[in-house]
Amino acid sequence: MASTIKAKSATADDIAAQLSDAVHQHRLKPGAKLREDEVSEVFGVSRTVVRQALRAMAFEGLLTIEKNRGAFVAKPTLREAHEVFQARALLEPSTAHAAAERTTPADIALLEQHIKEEHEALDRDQPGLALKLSGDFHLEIARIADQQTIEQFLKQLVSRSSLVIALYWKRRNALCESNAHHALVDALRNQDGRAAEDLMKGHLLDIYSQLDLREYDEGSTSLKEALRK
Amino acid sequence: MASTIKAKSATADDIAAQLSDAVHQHRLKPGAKLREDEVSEVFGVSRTVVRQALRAMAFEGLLTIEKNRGAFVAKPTLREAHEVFQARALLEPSTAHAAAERTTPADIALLEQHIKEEHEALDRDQPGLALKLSGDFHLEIARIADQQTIEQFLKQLVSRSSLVIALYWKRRNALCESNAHHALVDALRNQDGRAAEDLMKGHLLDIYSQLDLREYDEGSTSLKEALRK
DNA sequence: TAGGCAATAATTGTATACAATACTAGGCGG
DNA sequence: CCGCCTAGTATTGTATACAATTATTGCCTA
Repeated sequence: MASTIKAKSATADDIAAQLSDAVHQHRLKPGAKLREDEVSEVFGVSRTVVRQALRAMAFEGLLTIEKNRGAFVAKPTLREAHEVFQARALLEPSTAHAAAERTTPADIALLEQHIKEEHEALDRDQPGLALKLSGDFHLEIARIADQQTIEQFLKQLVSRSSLVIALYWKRRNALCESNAHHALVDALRNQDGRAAEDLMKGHLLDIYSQLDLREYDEGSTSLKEALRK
Repeated sequence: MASTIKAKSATADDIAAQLSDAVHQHRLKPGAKLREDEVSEVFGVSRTVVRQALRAMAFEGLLTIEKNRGAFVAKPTLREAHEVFQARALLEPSTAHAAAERTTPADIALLEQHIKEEHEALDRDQPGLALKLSGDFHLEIARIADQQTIEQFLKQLVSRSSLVIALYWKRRNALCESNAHHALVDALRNQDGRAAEDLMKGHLLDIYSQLDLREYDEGSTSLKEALRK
């Protein structure tokens, strides 16, 4: 985890993964432009590969590509924000239910490790990292449920949620959701599908209810700076 | 609708749309290879643009791209087949419910036109076209519900459903679902959300229950032939 | 004859060169 | 002083050339 940039020939997936991480952790903020030249220089590959990565990210909703203008970190509208959480509300509760019925002790250990890292990130004053880990927690549940298709959709939704939070979160500092995650792990450990489903529903409503109309304060972000983990 | 191929400079989206159509209508069958050279020749553009189109389709699950080997029409496993319909079961009923509460007379007219065209396609012995129209019907309901995010997911799921049907459908000829679509339109016309939700649930279960384990009979498909509408 | 190896052909992956478009700055006229 | 137009610059879009990989064919040997 030392160097962000691989010595030679990063693949399109690598680039997309690292850029996605930067977006998830809010090192690249909504509206930030990603110039192909700049990215290709940073990763030491040609624009051809960079364009593949950028298009893949655009497909996931992380970027918006405007013809002849370039790729920008997406700025979900308020409408999209609502839609994202409505979709999550449809998918995640029943997925949590299914997960509860398949959870193994190894899964529990993994989830608890996840929560622990999340807390450590908060303690170290890395809210971006904590947010990313929080999102991964939700993906992990889909993985436990053994639903690859839904997990794939959820990956997109969690990504967009990160953008939504960057734009519309009321209180920047307080991530009061760790308790919800703990409770979920308990339900999974007890293989209590009904409880997991309800907890997830409530958890999503919690987050959703904390969204706000406040307008985003534009600020330029340096790409190289953002990639410097 | 005369010529499939635009005279000059088809865009990547055009190519993806036409190829997707061919897949939806089973003119390109699961497993068929799409060589970049061939596609670029057919559409009169360079491989650069073709690759964009192919990658976009791969992202939707219509194609599988194997490194250094090429792009093939996807062959969903039985597991994926189940997952696709499980995901649809989560998304579509509540979407139909929402749609019922927003349906306008214009929407009803559009849906009825849709069903009519589907019947005509069947009468003209174009089951592929009928299947595509049937899929579009479901997407139209998501559009009426005014849920763009879910509509986007559903687009992928309907696409994959087409592949699943190509591989795992029990009886090739019988598309006995037109009644279900009629009933859905009735529920929408009456703005009866509950009925629409239940009908959609039953409709999806109907389709799902007709899936089969039968293995697919490999057959080569000419690209140029398939694109000849 | 069957199996494996080698050379060749075919195809995809990547980089680069060029074209088209959008942005920026400076000058000109009002 | 402001606005518009124009020329130049910067950036993205597309095509092409080359490299790397895979598939195929024919030959040789057991």
